[in-house]
Amino acid sequence: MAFEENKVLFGHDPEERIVAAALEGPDSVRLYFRGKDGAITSRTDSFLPFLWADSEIADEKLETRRLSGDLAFGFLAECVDWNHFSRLRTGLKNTGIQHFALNDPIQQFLLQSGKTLFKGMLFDDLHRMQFALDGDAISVSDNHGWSERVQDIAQLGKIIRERDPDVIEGHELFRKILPAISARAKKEKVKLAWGRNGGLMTSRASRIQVAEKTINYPKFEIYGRHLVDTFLLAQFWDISARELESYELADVAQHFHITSPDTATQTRELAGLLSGSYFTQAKIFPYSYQDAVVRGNATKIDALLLREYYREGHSIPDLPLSRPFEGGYTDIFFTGVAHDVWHCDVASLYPSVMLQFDCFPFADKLGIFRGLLKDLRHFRLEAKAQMRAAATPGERAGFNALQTTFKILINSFYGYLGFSQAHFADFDAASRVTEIGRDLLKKMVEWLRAQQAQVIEIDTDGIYFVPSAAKPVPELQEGLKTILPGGIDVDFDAQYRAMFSYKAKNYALLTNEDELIIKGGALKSRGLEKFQRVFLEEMIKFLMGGKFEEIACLRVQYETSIRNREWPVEFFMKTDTLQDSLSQYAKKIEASSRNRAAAYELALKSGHDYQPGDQVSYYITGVKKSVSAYENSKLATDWNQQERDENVEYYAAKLNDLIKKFAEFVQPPPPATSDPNQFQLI
DNA sequence: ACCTGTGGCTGATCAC
DNA sequence: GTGATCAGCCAC
Repeated sequence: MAFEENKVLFGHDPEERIVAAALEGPDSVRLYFRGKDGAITSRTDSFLPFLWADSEIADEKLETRRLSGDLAFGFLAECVDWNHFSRLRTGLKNTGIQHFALNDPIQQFLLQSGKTLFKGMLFDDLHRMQFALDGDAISVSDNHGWSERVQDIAQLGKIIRERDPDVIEGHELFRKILPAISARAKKEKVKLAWGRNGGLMTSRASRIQVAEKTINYPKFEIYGRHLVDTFLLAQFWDISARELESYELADVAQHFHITSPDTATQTRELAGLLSGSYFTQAKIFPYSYQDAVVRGNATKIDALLLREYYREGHSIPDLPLSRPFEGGYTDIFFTGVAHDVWHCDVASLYPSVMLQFDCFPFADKLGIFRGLLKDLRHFRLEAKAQMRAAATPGERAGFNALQTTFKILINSFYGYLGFSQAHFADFDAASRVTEIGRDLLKKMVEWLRAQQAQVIEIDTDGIYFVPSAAKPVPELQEGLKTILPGGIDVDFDAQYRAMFSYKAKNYALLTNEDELIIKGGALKSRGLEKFQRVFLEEMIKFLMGGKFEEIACLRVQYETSIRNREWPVEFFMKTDTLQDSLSQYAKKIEASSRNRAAAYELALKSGHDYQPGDQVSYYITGVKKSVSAYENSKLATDWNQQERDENVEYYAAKLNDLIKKFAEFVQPPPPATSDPNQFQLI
């Protein structure tokens, strides 16, 4: 594949078909290869751990090199082995010498050697095995169509040794499956010697960032293999999609139309759908496949820059001082229902601004950031073209994974500039990017208004507006080109029958195919009870259609259902995700640094072992309209259909509050104007 | 041990 | 009651 020839992106060592790298001795790494015939071979490479320092280090065994350029870390110290490296790091603590080192030996080895995993391989070349808990047994399958139900933990070890998977997948692999298996192994006194070197599976506390959530989990590792949790993959996928009701296997499988009855095979199909981009990322970044999944994008971009600076023998900067900076421009000019609404947006605004206006890291003396961003944009277009031209579904999937990966990377470059843990972060550059972005959007809004278009709302890179009859969209398209700088392209990408504009970042769109798209926390948040979400959806449809009297009927219907206790608990329960651990929560309450919350109080009371990231569904009890939720709630799992105790006054009041919020939009339209040219939104 | 950014809305709680 | 604060979720 031609893309892999880009050394900055894929690393300068083209060695193919590496499926795993693992620390073998203190100064060696074992590489495992999966040959084209499917057989596993291996080899030992020498490995000399290293760190960057800001001055010369006096150490007899150390090879220290002066690096070029005048950035903060101008010395590279090469140790004789990992023990030496560890001693050196500890020893440096009480000296005045500042240093920076990568904690993981495999990342060091890959960065140093320019090797990456999986080059020259297709996703299907990997041998992937799946685990699922199934009562007392463990359901196991692999991507060669094999499956078995295993009762005995020792038998599991035998299967792993015989079938020798590169990857083990599972849904809640880290937090549920492997802890359960470990506990049983301990009880049955079976050693989990699942490593390719016969080593034991290890685990240590770790955490992972999923958008605004931080999930604590035990990070398990197996020598020479990779562990992939589809529970995490589902959450990563949902950061941008926001379509999943819950992250449980059954729900996620249903969403992706996975029909297989067996949970191990469901996991296999799910992993197949969600891990393609990470497989591709493992060819690019100096990380194991397992780590390519769990590490963040900005961190991975940092690794690319460091790899190149290492290779060029150039000094690297210290982490910059972080500071806040302004973001995108958001505004709303009209609320209510509008018809014939258009949307236009600047094609990949921030990457375009960075390239067009030279917003690059000050410290990046080698211009790696700029080169990567430029190449990635070009590559993405290529990959999309090749995807369209692909002859087989397998090829198409490969190019799709590639172009998706490029897109994810491109979109992370701006975030990198404002990431305080990135060596080449540059807050002034990040601030310039958003400022130019805001100015461009303001200019577009002004110009559209000058063409008598009615601008409804804008957010960062896109504008919703209603064109005037005098200046139809093709003319706007042409005109905008003349006022915008080169390299800044605007797509008029969609037209809608109607739009209900509510508040900034909160609106609904009716497509020409009569599909309703709802955006924004106020209108569709998971924090809303289902009956509120459904009511809102129905109400918005009536609002858009001007059927105001129907809304009153809807209200009566809903209130009747509440008072007659007709709904199942799922309709009015609330689901919260625990962010803190229960002990952290208790500590914060003790210190009065946060308020009590029903989800945590119920989790505590249940006595179950709730973890951050776990979801808690509950409903409100009691008889009075105003009750504190944390003192008047029950877990949905404790719901008793025969002895219903939901607080009907509370839910009826919620419904009425909802109606009040939208009352101003529920009214007959004003009389039509006599001037046919005058624009009319409502 | 881990971490891409800012802007905006809402509900729950709590101090006043 | 009211306003401030926090937590959670969402848009881009």
